[in-house]
Amino acid sequence: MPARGRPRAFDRDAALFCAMRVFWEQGYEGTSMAELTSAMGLNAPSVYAAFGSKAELFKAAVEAYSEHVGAEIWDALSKAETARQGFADFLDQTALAYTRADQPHGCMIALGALHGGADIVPACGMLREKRLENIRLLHERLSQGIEDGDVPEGVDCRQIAEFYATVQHGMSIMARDGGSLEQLRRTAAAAMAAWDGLAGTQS
Amino acid sequence: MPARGRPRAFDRDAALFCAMRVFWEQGYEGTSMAELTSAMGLNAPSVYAAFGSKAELFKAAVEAYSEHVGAEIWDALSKAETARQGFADFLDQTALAYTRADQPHGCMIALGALHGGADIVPACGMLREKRLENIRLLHERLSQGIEDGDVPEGVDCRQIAEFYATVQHGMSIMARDGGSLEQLRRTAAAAMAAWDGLAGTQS
DNA sequence: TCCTTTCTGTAATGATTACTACAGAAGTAC
DNA sequence: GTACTTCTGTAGTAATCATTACAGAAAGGA
Repeated sequence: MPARGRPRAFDRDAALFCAMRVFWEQGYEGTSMAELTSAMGLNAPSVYAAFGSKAELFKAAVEAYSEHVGAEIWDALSKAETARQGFADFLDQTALAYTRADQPHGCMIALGALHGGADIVPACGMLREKRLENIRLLHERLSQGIEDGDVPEGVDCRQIAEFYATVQHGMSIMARDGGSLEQLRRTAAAAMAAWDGLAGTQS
Repeated sequence: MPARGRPRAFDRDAALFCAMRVFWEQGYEGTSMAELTSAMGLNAPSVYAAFGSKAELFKAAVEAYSEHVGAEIWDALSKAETARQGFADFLDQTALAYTRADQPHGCMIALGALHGGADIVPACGMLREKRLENIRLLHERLSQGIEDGDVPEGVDCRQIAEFYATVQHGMSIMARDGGSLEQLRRTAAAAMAAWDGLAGTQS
C-alpha cells in the first residue's frame, strides 16, 4: 500500500550510515549539522523531517553502529567453545574492527561522547548505557562458562568482565592514536595472559 | 624590578587551574569560552591577553594537569623497588587519582580531545603526544627492571608498556562511567594478573 | 481535476561561538 | 605632572550553530 504524500527522495538507512561515519570519526560535539547534512547529501529540512534533531540523529546512528559495526566482536564471544577462547576471539575481533583502513579507528560507543552527564548530553548517557550493556554481555558469557564447566565456580565474573571491557575501551584510544592491528593484537594477547590468574582451572 | 604597565589583577596559575578543571570535565570541544571565562572569574579580553587563544589556553591547561594532577601515578612507578611493584603501584595510584570525589573522574590526557587530527584539532595532537610519552615512561621502567635484574631479559617491553597504558586509558572511561575506586582497583589487580605471563621470571 | 498530505530547497531565525576594538584604569619612567 | 605601557570591562564583530518558515514539488484520495 503506497503511503500518501511526496515520497522521500533518499534512502534513509544509507543517509543514516553516512551520519554514523561522521559521528564515529568526530564525536557528537565535534560534529556540526553542516557536516552531517553534507555527508548525508541532504538539506537540513530533510534531515530534520526524517530524524527530528541532532540528538535523535545521533541516537539512530548509535543504534546503526551497534547493529552493523562490530557485531562480529560479540559474535566471536558467543560462538567460541570455551569462555577463554571466546574472550580471546572477542579481543582479536576488536583489534580487527578497530583498525580497519576504510573506517574510523576505535569504537564509536567508547569514544563518541565522553563529556557531560546524561541529562546535559543525552548522547553521553546513551553511550554509557551501551558500555554497561557490553559488560553485562561479557559477564553473561562467563556465567555460561561456569555452567559449561570451562570456567571454575567462584571466580569473580564481575571483575573479569569489567577488566576485559576496560581493555577494549583502552584499545579504542590506542587505535585512535594510530596503533596498528599488530599492536592491538599484542595488547589483546597481553590481556589474555591474565586469564589463568583470573579464571584458570589451576591455582 | 616591577614590570611596567598596569599590574594584572588576577592570579594566572589560579585562573589556569580553574580552566583546567573545566577542560578536564567537559573536553576541549565541549567547553566554550563563555564557560571558561566564567570559571576563571575573568572577562574575555583578560583571558585572551594572558593566554592568546582557546587552543593556547588548553595547551597551558594540559601542562598544568601534567605537572599537578596524577604526578603521584608516575612517582609510584619509579619509586618502587621492582618494576612489578612499580606497575602495581602505578595502577593503584591511577585508580585513586581517577576516582577522587572532588575532581573530574578519569584522565584529561586520555579523554580531553579524542577527535580530529593534530592538524585540524591541535589539542588532539598534543594529548596524543602526551599519551605516547607516557608509554615511553612505562617502557623505560621496564628497561630499568631488566637492568636491575627483576625483569628477565628478552621480554617484550613494548608490548607490556602498551598493554598497561591501554588498561590505564580504559580505566579513564570506566571512571567517567561512574566506576568506583573498588572497581578500578579490581581491574588494576586483574591487569597485574597478566604480569607473570608477560614479564615473570618463570616460564 | 482538485484537494490533501508529505517532502524538498531556499532563505532565514535567534542563539552561541571565538575573538577584538576601544576607552578608561593602574601602574612605571622620565 | 605627563607620557608610555599594560590591563580591564563594555560592547561589539563575523561566523557558525541547531533549527525552522515558507513556497513549490510530487505523490495519493475523492
